[in-house]
Amino acid sequence: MDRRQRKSREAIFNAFVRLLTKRDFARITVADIIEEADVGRTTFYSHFETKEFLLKELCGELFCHIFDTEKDEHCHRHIFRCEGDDGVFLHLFKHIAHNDNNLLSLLSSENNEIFFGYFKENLLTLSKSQLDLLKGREVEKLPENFRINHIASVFTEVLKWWVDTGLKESPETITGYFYMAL
Amino acid sequence: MDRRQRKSREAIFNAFVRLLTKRDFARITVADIIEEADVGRTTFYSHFETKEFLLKELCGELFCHIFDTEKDEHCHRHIFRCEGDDGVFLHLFKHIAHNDNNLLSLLSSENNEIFFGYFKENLLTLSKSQLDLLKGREVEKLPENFRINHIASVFTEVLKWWVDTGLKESPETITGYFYMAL
DNA sequence: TATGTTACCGAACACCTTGTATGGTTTCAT
DNA sequence: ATGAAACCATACAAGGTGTTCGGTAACATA
Repeated sequence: MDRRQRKSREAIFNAFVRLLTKRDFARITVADIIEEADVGRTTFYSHFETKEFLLKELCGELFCHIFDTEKDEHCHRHIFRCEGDDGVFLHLFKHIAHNDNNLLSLLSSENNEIFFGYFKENLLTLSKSQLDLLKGREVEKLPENFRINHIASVFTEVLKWWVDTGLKESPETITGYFYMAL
Repeated sequence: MDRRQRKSREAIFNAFVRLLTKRDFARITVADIIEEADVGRTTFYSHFETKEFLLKELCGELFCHIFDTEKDEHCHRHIFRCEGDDGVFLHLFKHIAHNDNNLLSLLSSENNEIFFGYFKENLLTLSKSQLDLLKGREVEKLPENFRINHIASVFTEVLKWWVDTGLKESPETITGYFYMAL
């Protein structure tokens, strides 16, 4: 990709994230974005059809770096590779606590519902590989898609609670909370 | 309240709910609402500052009828009164399955996130009175606000799953799922 | 029945936001 | 050096927002 294109795209993404941490998505105009990104109006529309598409692409890039839904080289298959030492969920909590990819900022913002929604969606594939966590529990008899959904739900909601209450617990402690709540 | 006022207000609310079940909130204009409600533009703005406020008031009325957050005579304290026979949660599932107050329609619509958000919020006070459900479980040691949040979360997420998969289970069965998932 | 008040309506408005089109400039690759 | 591609500012039409205005219908009260 052309360097100019990359720079514009990056500038727009960064400006957009900065605005999303400050203001509700519905109250962000294209004029705001291009001013913050310091690019022309035409440039914006040559990259993105609308700001809704921009949001979608942002979430795509964001969660591609956290999870490994895409199998191409941009995505480092981080989560699945690092499974050995830490456990997947602790690893996720650590990532978030470090504010990697500004995810924490976005999950703490007025727009958190949008990003928690995407988060849970991406978590579903991961949950499928973690069904063993419910071994021996009563829920084991319930339908598989219910159990997958349950794991993703509990994780997302514990994470939401953790963020809302200001990350008072360590990643290790909150992982413990998650397992107890499951 | 003046009969004319009541009629206009009702017409606007009903039109708004009808539109919310069809279209995303962001894509609903004031012009759409007043056309569907068959009232004048001025009338709309004499009742509600913006459509955002209309949404807020709608949710207020909606969940006032389902839960009993308000203690005045409009609200019948339904949930707490009927505690005897059924159990609160089964009662809630039944209410929703019957599409009382069009809540099911709204929870099934494109705008479900908005209403599930309000739903969980209102559920928190109820959850506080149901902390005994976690007796004997490992989570009991965790902070109270975590446990309250956990009960409300699991209920909301089970409900979401139930609605998303098309209410295939009976209210009794899904209540069982909820208790097992807790 | 007469009277004042209140809610309603349509039309018009100034303003803002959106998405596109135009013409000219800079940056890139070759 | 040259053509292509990305950039910029400006302008535009279309549509949405929230307000104002003058006139009409419904109400409550005497």
